[in-house]
This record gives sequence, C-alpha cells and structure tokens, in this order.
Amino acid sequence: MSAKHNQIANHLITDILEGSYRVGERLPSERDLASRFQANRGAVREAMKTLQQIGLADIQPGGARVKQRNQASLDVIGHILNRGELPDREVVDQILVVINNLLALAVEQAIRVASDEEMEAICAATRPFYQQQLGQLEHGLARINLLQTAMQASKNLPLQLIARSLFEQFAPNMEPLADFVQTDHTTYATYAKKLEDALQARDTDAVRETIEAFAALNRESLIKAYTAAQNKTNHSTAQPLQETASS
Amino acid sequence: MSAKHNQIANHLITDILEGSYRVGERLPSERDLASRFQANRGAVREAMKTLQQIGLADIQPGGARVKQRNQASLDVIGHILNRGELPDREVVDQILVVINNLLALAVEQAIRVASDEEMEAICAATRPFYQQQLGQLEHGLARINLLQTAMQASKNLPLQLIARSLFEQFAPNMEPLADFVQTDHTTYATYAKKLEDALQARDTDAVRETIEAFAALNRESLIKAYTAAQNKTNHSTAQPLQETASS
DNA sequence: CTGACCAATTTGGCCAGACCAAATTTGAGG
DNA sequence: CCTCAAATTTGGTCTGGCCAAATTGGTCAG
Repeated sequence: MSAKHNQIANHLITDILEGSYRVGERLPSERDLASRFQANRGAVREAMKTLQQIGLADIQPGGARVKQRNQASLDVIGHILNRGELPDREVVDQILVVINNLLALAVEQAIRVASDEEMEAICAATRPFYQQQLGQLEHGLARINLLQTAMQASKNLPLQLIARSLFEQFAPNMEPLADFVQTDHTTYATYAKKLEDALQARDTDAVRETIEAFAALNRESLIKAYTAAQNKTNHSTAQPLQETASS
Repeated sequence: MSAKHNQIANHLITDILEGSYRVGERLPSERDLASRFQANRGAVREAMKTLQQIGLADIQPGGARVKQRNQASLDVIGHILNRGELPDREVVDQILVVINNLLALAVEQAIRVASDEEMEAICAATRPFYQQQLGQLEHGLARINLLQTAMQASKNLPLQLIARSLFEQFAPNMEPLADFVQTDHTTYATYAKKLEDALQARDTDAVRETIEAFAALNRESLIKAYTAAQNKTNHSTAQPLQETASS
C-alpha cells in the first residue's frame, strides 16, 4: 500500500528498535539492502535517509551506524509505540506526563500573552465537559480541541511544534485501546469547571494544579483500560500490553 | 563542503521560511529543481525528502506543496534560528521558556522515580555553580551538564528526546552571541544552592520555583546580551537581532 | 610482536536516462 | 457553465555507472 521506501524504512526501523543491530554496529550496505528487499538502491537510499532523520542511524561514506535510542529524534516515538500489537505502557505513561505538562505550560503562557478573545476561546473549550453529556468520541475530540486552543493561544512556536509532533504520534497508536476507555465524566466535569474558573481568574498556580488533577484522572483511566484490554486479549490470544487515550 | 542534497535542501528551506512560496502553493517539480541547481534528480529527491520530514512540505504524486510553519516538525527550529545573521529573539525567548519548563519537569520526575545515586548526581551537578568560580565557558558547560543529568534521571524517554532535539538546535545558533553574555554568577550561585536544597528535600514546588527563578535570570542576561550585540553590530554594519545562550 | 603507514576494497554520493502510476490539467461535449 | 475523459505533468522506481571518502587489510619499520 505504502511507498516502497517506506516499507524498507519501517522494516529497518523495526529491526533496529528490536535490537537486531547493536548500537554502533554497521548496517548492511545500501547495495546489500537493495538486493535483500528486491529494490533499487535509490529506494533503499531514501529509506536510509528516513532512518537518519529519525535519528536512528548515523550515515556516512563508509557505512551507516546505529545510534542510541535516546539520541534519536522525537519522531521515533511513533515507531516505538507502533511496535508490537500494543504500545508500550511505560512510554504511554511518560507521554501523558509530558503532554499534560506542555498543556499546563501553554495555558500558563496564554495567561501571560494571549488576548481576551483567545483566553475566552480556551474557556469555551472547557465548557463542553460540564455543559453537555459527551460520548467517548466527543469527549476525546473536546480534549484535543482544548489542547489545540491552548497551544495556539500560547503563541509559543516551539511549544506548538512539540505538542503537535508528540500528539500526532501518540493519538493514532491509541486506537486499539479506545474501546476499553472508561472516562469518569462527572469528575472530569468538575475539574473542567475548576479549570475555567482558574483561567478566568488568570491564576497560574490553580491552573497547573487543576491540569495535574486531569493528568491523574487520565492516568487512572489509562491503567483501567490497560487492565481491561489485557483481560480481553488474554482470553482470546495472549497479549501482554494495552492502553487508552488521554489528552 | 556539505553534501549536495543538503545544499539544495537548505536553499529550499530558506526560500520557504522567507516566504518565497506561499502556503499551499506548489513547489517546482523535481525535474525543474534539478536543472535549476544543476543537479541530478536523485539529489533533488533527497532534498525534498528532507523538506518533507522537517514538515515544511507535503509531497505527493502530482506535486509538493508548502505546509504551514506551525505544522512542521520540531526540527525546523534550527533552521528558523539559523536564518539571517542572528536568531530571532522572540523564538529564542520561547525556547528558553520551554527548556526551563522541561528541566523542571525532568527534575520533578526524577524526584519521583530516580534512585538516590541519580538524585545525588543531579545535586552534584548544581555544586559547580557555587563551589567554584566559573568562567563563561565552564558555566555554560555546567548548565548543559545539569540539564543532561536531570533528563537522564527523569527516565522519561519522550522528555529526553524533546530536550535533546530542542537543545541541539538551540545551542549552535547561540554561538554568535556568546561574547555578549554577562552571567550574574553570584545570583546564579545562590539559586544553585537553593536548588540543591530543594532537591535534597525532594520538594517539587520549591524546585519548580527555583528553576523559574533561573529562567528569569537567563532571560535577563539574554535581553542584555541582545542589547549589547545590537550596539556592537549597529556600529559596524546594521543588524537588528541578537541573543545569548542559556540552559 | 607492536605500531605506523600505504594500497585495495567497500561504501555512500551523485549522475544519466528511462518507465510506470497517480495526480493534475486540459479540452471536448453536454 | 458544468461534467467527464484524454493528455500532460509529476512523483516513485529502476538500471547501470563513476567518483570520493572511509574502511580494511597487509606490509614494513621499530
């Protein structure tokens, strides 16, 4: 379905992430890979370029060498999550921590620099949580909307880029767990109201506090979803991991 | 000096960031670019792939189209800073905000999950600031070291990747301002001591507070450095922007 | 036996010309 | 003016080849 160089790249990325090549070790040559994948060297070349820009390989005349995972680009996250049938629970947890922190920072910045209209937009984004009965899907969309609105109001470009990159790699990989998410709408609504109050008071500390409460809530539902998903999959096949989406 | 596809990529990136192409507009075809740059299509192709992965262009059969800047990857930051003779002051400021927040988060996480040895390592990283008289260079290295140590202790992979990516794009572009930095060593030492105390008490709030104080300090010296650099460059040539490094 | 030095090989970077499939553009017909 | 199909443009891939840099392996002096 996908382009050939993407297939090759994904294959190599998987191999590297699985540890098929040790760090510092030389990858097979482009010509070698080309024959292995029954592809042209040009296609392999583009795949290698992908690896390089993802930061998994350092590629020089003489050979491409595997780099350490924590020296990679942020773009590896998607591949790490995508690996195996279910995303790594620990990494998902870490991402939630980061995203929630970024959200807090965004709001904090927004309080400093955003116009009244933009602040009002953020407040408006909190209202669906307690003014309406939301389904799972709408709830998720509302969370995304809140995140995006806050990011935009922060007017902080690096922050926007980070949040966007991270989220775009995170969200798609949560799909398989969506069914197991049980959001506590009531508590969510309470916090949402608190958040709006804090926003209108432009109280940075209260905002951060509330968002941390959100984080705790998300984490809880994440754990539950993982457990539920584990049971489900254990009954049918035998998969160890599972998770759920949160903003 | 650099590879040809990099030259082409940088040229195109500069063009796009300068607004030579409007968002959504189609870039010249690969064949066209190849003849313009007197290069082979393969080289152009790799350059285009770079643009794609940086997130500046969406490339499909039928043509490559320019994307919005805030839809790009985090990797654009380096190019944005690199543009012109001096980095954009506002973006630098934004980066400092983000990095300091990430540092705070890292320490916060470290307090939660790090071993005593790792916490001690962070504390050790704070000591050079008040136990020794540091030159500008050593001071900068000490800041980098503190950041890295905290990131490692946080054991949060996404956080590490973000901090690393951001910093690696940030640091090199601060070079031209290094001469204008006037660090307030005394105040820095005071805060460093406070930070260590907060660390040993594992007091999250105090840590965040102290790091925010650091941020304010950095920002101050940044402003001063910009001013100094502006004067310097205005005397010789006529450059509007300037900045200084901070962790 | 060790280490430095040099040639042969390997490897990535680039080039030339070509074919295919998808997207865009164009033009004919309603 | 709109619709839809043909022609063109464009990205994706392939074959095969040359060059320069890096690696490798062997040789020779110590």
